[in-house]
Amino acid sequence: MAEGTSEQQPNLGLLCFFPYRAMEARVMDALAEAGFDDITLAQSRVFQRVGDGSRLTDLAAQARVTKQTAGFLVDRLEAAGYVERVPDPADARARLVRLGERGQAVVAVARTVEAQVEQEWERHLGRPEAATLRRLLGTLREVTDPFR
Amino acid sequence: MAEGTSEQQPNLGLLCFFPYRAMEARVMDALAEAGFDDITLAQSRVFQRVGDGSRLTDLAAQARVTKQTAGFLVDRLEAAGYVERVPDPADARARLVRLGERGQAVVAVARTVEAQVEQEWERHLGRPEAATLRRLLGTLREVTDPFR
DNA sequence: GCATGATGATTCGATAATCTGACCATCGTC
DNA sequence: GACGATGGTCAGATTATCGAATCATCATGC
Repeated sequence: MAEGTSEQQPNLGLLCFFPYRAMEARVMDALAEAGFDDITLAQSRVFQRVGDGSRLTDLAAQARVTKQTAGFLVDRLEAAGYVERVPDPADARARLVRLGERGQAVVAVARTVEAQVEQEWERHLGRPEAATLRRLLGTLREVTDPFR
Repeated sequence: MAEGTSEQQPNLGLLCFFPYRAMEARVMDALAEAGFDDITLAQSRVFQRVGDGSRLTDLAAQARVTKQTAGFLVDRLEAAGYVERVPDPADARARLVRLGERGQAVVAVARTVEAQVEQEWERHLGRPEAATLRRLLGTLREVTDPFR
């Protein structure tokens, strides 16, 4: 897992880290700028995966943390109004996590920045190359994302 | 930053998350398997960047944590024998972090698994496609990695 | 040479995040 | 209806993380 200074070519996994982390940082900066400065990085990693109605277990699995940790983070997100929990009509055990009012505003900001950063990357790579990258990452996802 | 369930195409940053995290998980599993079960994920993220002699500040910047946090993690790594700190001959303020004996064994294991996973990915993508992916990620790194 | 700001690192204290283990309620199945 | 599986929570301990302050050394300008 270590890369010596003499290492010329990092492994593909690490190579993926740079864009991932760069995007994340850009979004977090934009959120702080927009006044959403109470959301933490760990919280955002769960929040990012909240859909129309997500189960805690799924959020945990996708964010690669335990369900206890995910529960802890959702508690915070809920207290801050970013998400809300509603009972799952299909399963009395479960509660569905969905966006709260404040959360929708966050998504709007995030989407904007994401599109902006993608444009920057596209300019750097070239349009067809960017499309290729997206396609290849999509293919790679098939064997690296256990969840869908 | 959020991806609804209806979202078909995640942004490029998130798309990079899957391989990154998958590789990380595979390496961590292999390390635990090999008896290095006391190294934590956070520690590994700093350890991974230790070269022949790395400054704490650089490690912190690359791992995207504060220098205090990096210092804390290096303390643990050092106590476990994974790294050691030596004075920097060129700067009396600094100490260089380098691999300890145990750390070299870890690197050996990590490298092996990394190569193995990369082969798997290459099989899935196809050899020329994998090369393209590597090239594009390398290009993207130019604008997403502030450190080299 | 020597002030002065910058840099590398550490200490301190507070808070956030994370895991294990245990537990409870509900679901599905047989 | 019993029984293993699943979704969540609670409790506790440990780890990670940050901000603020401090200290020593470096580098620059004079």
